[in-house]
Amino acid sequence: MPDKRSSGVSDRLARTADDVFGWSALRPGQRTAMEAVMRGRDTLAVMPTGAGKSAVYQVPGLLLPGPTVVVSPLIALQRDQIAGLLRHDDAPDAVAVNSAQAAGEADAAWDAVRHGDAEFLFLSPEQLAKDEVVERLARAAPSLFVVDEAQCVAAWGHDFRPDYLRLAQAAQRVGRPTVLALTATAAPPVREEIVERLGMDDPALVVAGFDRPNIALEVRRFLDDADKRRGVVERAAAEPKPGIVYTATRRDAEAYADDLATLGLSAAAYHAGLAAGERSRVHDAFLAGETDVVVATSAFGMGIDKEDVRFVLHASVPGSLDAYYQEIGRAGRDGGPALAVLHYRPQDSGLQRLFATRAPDEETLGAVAERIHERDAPMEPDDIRKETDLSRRRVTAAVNLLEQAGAVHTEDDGRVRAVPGTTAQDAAARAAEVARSRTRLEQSRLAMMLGYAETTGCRRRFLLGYFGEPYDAPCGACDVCTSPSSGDTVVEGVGDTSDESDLQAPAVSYPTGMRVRHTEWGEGTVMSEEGDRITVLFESMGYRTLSLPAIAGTGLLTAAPLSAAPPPATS
DNA sequence: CGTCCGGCACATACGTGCCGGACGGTGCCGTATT
Repeated sequence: MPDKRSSGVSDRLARTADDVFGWSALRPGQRTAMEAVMRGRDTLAVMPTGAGKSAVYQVPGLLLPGPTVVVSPLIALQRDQIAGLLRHDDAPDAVAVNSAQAAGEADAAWDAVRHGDAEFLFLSPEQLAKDEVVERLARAAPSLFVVDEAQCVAAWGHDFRPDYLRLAQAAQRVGRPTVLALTATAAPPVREEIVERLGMDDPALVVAGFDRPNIALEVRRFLDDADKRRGVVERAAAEPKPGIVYTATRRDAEAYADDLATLGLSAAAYHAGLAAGERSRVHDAFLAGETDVVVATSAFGMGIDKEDVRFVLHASVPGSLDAYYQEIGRAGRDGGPALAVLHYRPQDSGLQRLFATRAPDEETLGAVAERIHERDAPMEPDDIRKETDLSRRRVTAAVNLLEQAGAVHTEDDGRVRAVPGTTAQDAAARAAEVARSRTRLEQSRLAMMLGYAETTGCRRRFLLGYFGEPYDAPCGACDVCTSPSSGDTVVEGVGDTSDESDLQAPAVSYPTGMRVRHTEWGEGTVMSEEGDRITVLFESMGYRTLSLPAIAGTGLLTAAPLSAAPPPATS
């Protein structure tokens, strides 16, 4: 029940949004999230792009007393956000601190923050790994700690950019302001991981609907590589433009772009191996409507602010449905008809399987643990790097795993010490087990991606089920629902898709969201149901699909008491 | 895990095929060199 004070807050938010930014109305999700932040409550907002995610921190940031720090993964994204803020004459100044700045620029930015001239400070997670940055920020006493594109915590924190896993510590060190995490795409386990890794305290969860009904979904299955390539090129040529084609490798991005250009299309490749100038040229030409098709690796994505993308084709499977949904979500933001086609070849998942399987080896973990354990006093991460001759990234990744295994602890000043009673050898073994558990989860996420590609049911239902949103098929806008032989798809070659069970559905049902316990795999949550199969996310095993007739009457799967989902086992 | 590419054998076609090793994605940052 709204009391006087909260409606007062609501009025102030609405007035500020209108006066400063010219937004005459706030959407329900925006307002709910802003009000939670104003009350000082940690908040996770999962809202599709275009739903005004940035406003959720911009308006409260203005009303709360101290500066707002915004953690953002790309410097280019930080620039876009700052430019967006500066477009509003009445909005306060916004600055960034990063390695791309000229000498003196960072000092000017810090001065602006210290004197209250700049309300918003944009930083990468790597900046927050530096003592100097943390100390300066602590002195500025920020009131709000925003993590934008928060899916990066789960997607990148474990290997690629391990400083993402150290943000909770950074927030603590700067005075533990209210933490606000923002993302467009996050399945329930990803949400849980964001909350846990960012150390969020009893967070408010604001989730806007995931469905994008104007995006038609389609999967085309291939066995032969040449057939698939022809299919991708022909489709990209035939569909209304503009569009994006995603490939798994840089080489493929170049190859498909060449093929399309040969057909006379205006197409360009985009990947991280290109020179910076070429990258921004391709990006700008696409936004300006001068390039019809960009063929890209996953490097092309965040920060693409284009409404009228008509198709997103995938020439290979991505590693997870999270990544897939993020990428196809770039189509049809204007609400007009849009198309997402996955060109699926089972062999292509090999590369993703490789990506999912790589983790720090026990030797590396052992070397780092030994350095930490042989000392009595806490140790600077930089000294570990020097003594082990490992890169900063690998040291951070190893420390993260050792910390998750409960064998080392990071002090408030950023130094690392051994947890009493643990040995280096034991620590390495336990950290390796944490890494293996992580690998199992990654592999099960890939399995869900392949499940989408192979499903004989409504694809939208499968996709939304993965994101925890029940949906009544048929959707009428996926290849399964619109196929004349709907529900009776014949798949050539590989895979056992025959369903010989004529048995009636078993008496026990497992609705989406139900907590269950498996005798072998422990507790989990039912993520989706499809025909006589259900998919369960087990805390220790990741996603598993179970056949209801097979488990009926066995007692393998039982209802589990509702409880706060525990963090992944670390012992 | 799957694909590509160079090297080599075989063999006499200037080509084919097999084998083994390398490689595959995402961005910060800081340091060395022009």
